[in-house]
Amino acid sequence: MLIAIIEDEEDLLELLEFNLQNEGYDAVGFLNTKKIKDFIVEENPDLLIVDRNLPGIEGSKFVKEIKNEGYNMPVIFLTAKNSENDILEGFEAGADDYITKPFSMAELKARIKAVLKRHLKENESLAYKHYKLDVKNQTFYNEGKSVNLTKNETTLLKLFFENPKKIISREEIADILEISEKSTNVAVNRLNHKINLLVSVRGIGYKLND
Amino acid sequence: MLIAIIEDEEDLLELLEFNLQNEGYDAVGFLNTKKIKDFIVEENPDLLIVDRNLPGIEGSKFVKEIKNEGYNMPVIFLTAKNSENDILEGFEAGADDYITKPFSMAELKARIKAVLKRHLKENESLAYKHYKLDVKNQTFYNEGKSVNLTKNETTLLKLFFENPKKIISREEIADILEISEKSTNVAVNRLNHKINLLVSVRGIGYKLND
DNA sequence: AAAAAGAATAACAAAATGATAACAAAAAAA
DNA sequence: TTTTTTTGTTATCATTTTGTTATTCTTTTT
Repeated sequence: MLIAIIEDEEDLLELLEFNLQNEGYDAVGFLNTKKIKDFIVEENPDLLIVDRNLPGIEGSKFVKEIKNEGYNMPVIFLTAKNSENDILEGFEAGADDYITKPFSMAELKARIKAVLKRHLKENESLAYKHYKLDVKNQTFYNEGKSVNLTKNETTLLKLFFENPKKIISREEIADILEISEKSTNVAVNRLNHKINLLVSVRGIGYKLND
Repeated sequence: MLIAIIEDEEDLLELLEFNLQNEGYDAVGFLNTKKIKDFIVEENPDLLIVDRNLPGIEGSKFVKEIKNEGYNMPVIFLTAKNSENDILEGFEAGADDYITKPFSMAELKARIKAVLKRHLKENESLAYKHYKLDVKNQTFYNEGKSVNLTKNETTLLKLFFENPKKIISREEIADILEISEKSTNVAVNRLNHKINLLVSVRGIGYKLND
């Protein structure tokens, strides 16, 4: 697990690096945003810990930039700011969590673990009931039996596995797969032909059955 | 916005109630879980703030219970516990956020706002007595049991849920559904066939019964 | 009690929505 | 490249929903 930290207080930065490395993470610290961008591009870290008020640029602005470039690793903001607006802004910039100074190392570690776990669940192997979906390998498992899926089928099924119970609208599906709304039933149909798991909800969209 | 709080420290509970009411929320506090269940069933609050270590029952267990009964309001855990495992457990129980004591009111308010905003976007849910109507999913809930509704049925029921007590005239119904006034009783009838909730008021229209 | 008015129900056709098939273009594999 | 697979769209077919009208039932009025 690779964690990149941006924090302009040198003492705190070192403390963070030390603690997270002790915890078994690869933690790399940066005092400003100049070099971290290259680092992100090259190493694609699993998590960013970002100070909100950095010299030069707002932490939230920096995160927005990164996210806009297609990176979707989770972000934890770390900051002295704790006014309502600041925290809201943080969440809106795409923060997955937000910790206000002063904080305990135990809390930070816990939140890191929670955020990573949540994120991992969403992006690696997903499970629903006794079914499993290996996103990376585009493979669906049903009690040992495996079914190979195509790229689109995987993206689609992932959407449902991430939101079990929830009914996914045609619009949402069209959006995710970048197809017209009229084509969504075809996409669902093809997936259902391989694994019979999606059920249509008339007038709305589809959901996982059972 | 109705917020229910469970917290066994009386001083803190009062402080929370006071602050959130000042913020414009309807905040109702409870010292234990005995009465809050009834409150949730009857009032269907928009948010729960739950202390993790309550007398008698674990906060996370309580939340799991509630969620299993079909309630899906967001939950913020509020607790002195901040060890890694405790926080993880909290998130797993279905917490949308987790705040460790001591915390500032500003931070709590900000997190409430963020959680509510996120959730509002996702679900528009109306309630009347112990009935619930999930507009987006066109689903009606009666004590856990769910009934799927059609588009028109949802639009119609929504009209009544938004104006409980009020008698809705045939004209109004005809207008909303864009049908002739003579067809309104058919529309109502079809809905009543699924959920027996509307009662005719001779010469005027319909209202919710009880 | 009979007549009239209002509302519930049934029946039917039209409209809306969804499933499936067929085909061509794009992407991936050989 | 050529061949195969995947993917998006459109066309066709099946199902559900919906609006209307006709008929039956209930309530009110005379």
